[in-house]
Amino acid sequence: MAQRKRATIREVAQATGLSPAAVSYALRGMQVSEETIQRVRRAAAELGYEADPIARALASGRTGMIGLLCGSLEDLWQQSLAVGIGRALRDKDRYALILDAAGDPARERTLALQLRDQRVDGLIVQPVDPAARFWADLADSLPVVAIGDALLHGHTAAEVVFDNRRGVTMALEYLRDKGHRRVAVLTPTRPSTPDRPADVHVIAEAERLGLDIDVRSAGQSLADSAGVAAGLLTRADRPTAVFCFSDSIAYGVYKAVAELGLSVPDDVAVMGYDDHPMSELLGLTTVNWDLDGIVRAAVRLVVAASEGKVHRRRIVQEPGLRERVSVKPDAI
Amino acid sequence: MAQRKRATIREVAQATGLSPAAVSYALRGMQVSEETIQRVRRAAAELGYEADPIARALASGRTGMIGLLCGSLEDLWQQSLAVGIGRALRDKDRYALILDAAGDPARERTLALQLRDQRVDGLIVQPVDPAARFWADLADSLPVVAIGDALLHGHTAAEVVFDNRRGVTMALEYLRDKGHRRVAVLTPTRPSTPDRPADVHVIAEAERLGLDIDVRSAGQSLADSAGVAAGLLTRADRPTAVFCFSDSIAYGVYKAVAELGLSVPDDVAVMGYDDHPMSELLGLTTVNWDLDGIVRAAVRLVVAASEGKVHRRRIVQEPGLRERVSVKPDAI
DNA sequence: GCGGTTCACTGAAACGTATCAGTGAAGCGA
DNA sequence: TCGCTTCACTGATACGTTTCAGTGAACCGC
Repeated sequence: MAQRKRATIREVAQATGLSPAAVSYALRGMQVSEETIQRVRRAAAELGYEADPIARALASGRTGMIGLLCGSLEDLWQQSLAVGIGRALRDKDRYALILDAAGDPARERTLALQLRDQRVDGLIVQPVDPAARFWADLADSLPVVAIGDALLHGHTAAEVVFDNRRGVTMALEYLRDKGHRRVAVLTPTRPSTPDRPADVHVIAEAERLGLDIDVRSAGQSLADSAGVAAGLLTRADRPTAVFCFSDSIAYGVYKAVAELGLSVPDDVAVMGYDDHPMSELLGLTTVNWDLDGIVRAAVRLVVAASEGKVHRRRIVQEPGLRERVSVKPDAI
Repeated sequence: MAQRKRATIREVAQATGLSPAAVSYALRGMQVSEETIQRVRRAAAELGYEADPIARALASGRTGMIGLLCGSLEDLWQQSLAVGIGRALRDKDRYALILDAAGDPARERTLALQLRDQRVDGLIVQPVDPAARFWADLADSLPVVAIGDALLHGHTAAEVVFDNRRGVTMALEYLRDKGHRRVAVLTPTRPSTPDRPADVHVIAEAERLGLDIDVRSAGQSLADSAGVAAGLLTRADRPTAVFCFSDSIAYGVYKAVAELGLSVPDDVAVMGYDDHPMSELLGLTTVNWDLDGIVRAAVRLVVAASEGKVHRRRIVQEPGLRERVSVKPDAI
C-alpha cells in the first residue's frame, strides 16, 4: 500500500501558469480559449492528473452515478434487468449503484434515502411498495424513474409502467380458454406489503372469468416458491393450473413438481410472467415484456432528468404472450 | 426539487455547545465521555442530522464501499455471485459497487482504476485477465480479493481460488468413464484474453485421458454459445459430449440442441461447470462450487483487509460433482 | 505538593474540487 | 473618444467532514 500521491488540480495550474479555476474550466471545456484547453489537456496527461470524483462530488453536488434500487434481486428476471441497466448506463458514461431491497419495504426506504445521501444524480427504482409516502420527498430532491408499478405519491417522477392489468388478463383468459377453472396464483408480494394494483386486479379478473382462484405469497427464493407449490400440489383438490407472477416463481413450481414425481403440463399447467431467457429452455408459457425496451426507456428517462431536461414522462409497456408447452394446447 | 437543506455537523455543535470536532468524535464513539455521546446523539436525532458520506469520504479517504468487479455479468452464475456478495456486504453495513467488465480485459482495467478513484475501501474481483500487470499497482493502493483465478502479479492480494485443475479433471474423467472420446470444450475466454491456467490444463488432461478434444470460445451470451454449439452439432463428426466451462454456456448448448431437434443426452452429452440453481431443473450434470462459502470467504477477507487486519490469505475451494441426467449413466 | 498521565475537548488545517463575483484587456458602434 | 459588451481568466470561498496538535483540568503515586 505505498500509493504515490495523485496529482491535484493545483499542480496542473502551476505547470501551465494558470489558476486552478481556469484548469477546472478548461478540463470541462467552458469559458476558455481553445489554445488553453489544449495546453491544459497536455499538462494533465503529462502529470497523470484526473479529477478526483469525491472532491468533485462534494463541490458540485453531482456524482455521475445513477442509483438502481431493485425490488428483489433473488428474482432472475430482475437480475437481467439490473445487468441490462448497468450496461446501458455504462454506455452513457454513468455508473450504476445497484442495491437490493430484497422484497422488504423498510429496507427499500432505508436504501433509497442512503442513495440520496450518496448524491446519485438520479434513481431508477422497481418499487416494492409503490404506495409508500417517502417517494414523494425523494422525488422532490432528485429525479426518480419508476419501473413496473407507478409511484402513488411523488408526482415529479417519470415512469416506465407495465400494463399489468392487461398482462394478468391475458394470462387468466388463456388459462380459462384452455379449460382451467381451479387455478392457484403465486405472487412475490409479502404480507407486509400493501396489495399491489396487479394483485387486486387478479381477483377481479378471476371473478369475471368464473375462475376459482387461490392467491398465495410465494416468498423470494426458489426454495420458498417450491415449498409453497409443494403444499398446493399435495392437496386433495389440487389446482389444474398455477399462474406465477414471475418466471422465477414458476421455476420453483417446476422444482416442486419434479420432486413430487409429477409432470408439467400433464398433472398441472404452469404459466409464468416476465419471460426470462431460461423459460424458453424449460418450455414455460409466459407473459412477455420487452426487457430491452424497458432498459432503454428507463435509462433514457433518468439520464435526461439528471441533466435537467425532461420530466414527468410516462411510458407504458404492453405485454405479449409466449405460448410454449407448460400449458396443454387443447382445452382439457 | 425543493429539498430542504440538510443539517450540518456545525449546527449540531451549536445546539450542544460543543465544537464540531467533538461532535465528530462523539458520533463515532471516540475519546469522549458517555454523557456527551448521549447528548450529541439526542441533538443529532432532533435535527435529523446524518453525516454526509461524500464529505466524510473526502476528509477521511474512506467510503465504506466495496467494489465488485465481475468478469461477465451475462453469466447467470456470476449474477448469483454478485447478488450474494451484495447481500453479504449489506449485512456488514457496507455497500457493494457492482461493475461488469463484460469479458473485456481493457474494460476491466478501466473499471478497476475508476473504482480506486471512487475510493472504495476494498475490491473483490473475478478477473478476466489474471495476468494483467496493473493488478500489482492496484493491490498496492487498496485491498484486493480475487475470486476464481489468482492474480499473477500483485502479491498483496488475498484470494478465494477455485481448484479448477481438479474441477476440469473431474469433469473430463467423468466423461471418459462414460465412454466419451470425442468431446468439445466450450470456454467463455475470448481470443484477446491470454490462456487461463484452466484452459491450458484442459488440453493437458485431455491428452492424459486419451480424449480427442476441440476447444472453442463460446462468447458471452446465451445466443453466442447456442450459435457455436449449433456449428459443432451439425458437423459430420459431431462430438459425443460437450464440456461447457460455465452452466450458462451449457444452457446455450441446450438451446441449440432443441432447435436442431436433437436430444440431451441421447444425441449428445452435456456437462456444465458452476452448478447454477437452474441446472437442477434442467438435469444438467455439472461441477459444483460452494457459492455460499465463496461469498462468505470473499466478503470476510475484503472487509478484514479494509479494516487493516489480515492480508495475503489464500482460500482454496474444492469442486464437487453433481450427477444428473445430461450425461447417460452407463458407458456408451 | 510536584512531575507526569490521562481525559475531554478545542481550533485550525486539511481534503480537492466547483463556482461566484469580479478584473483588465480587447473589440465595437456611434 | 467614450461607454458598453464580450472574452479569458483570477482570487476567494464554499462544500462538510476528519484529524492533528494542542490545552487546561483532574487525578495519580510518592
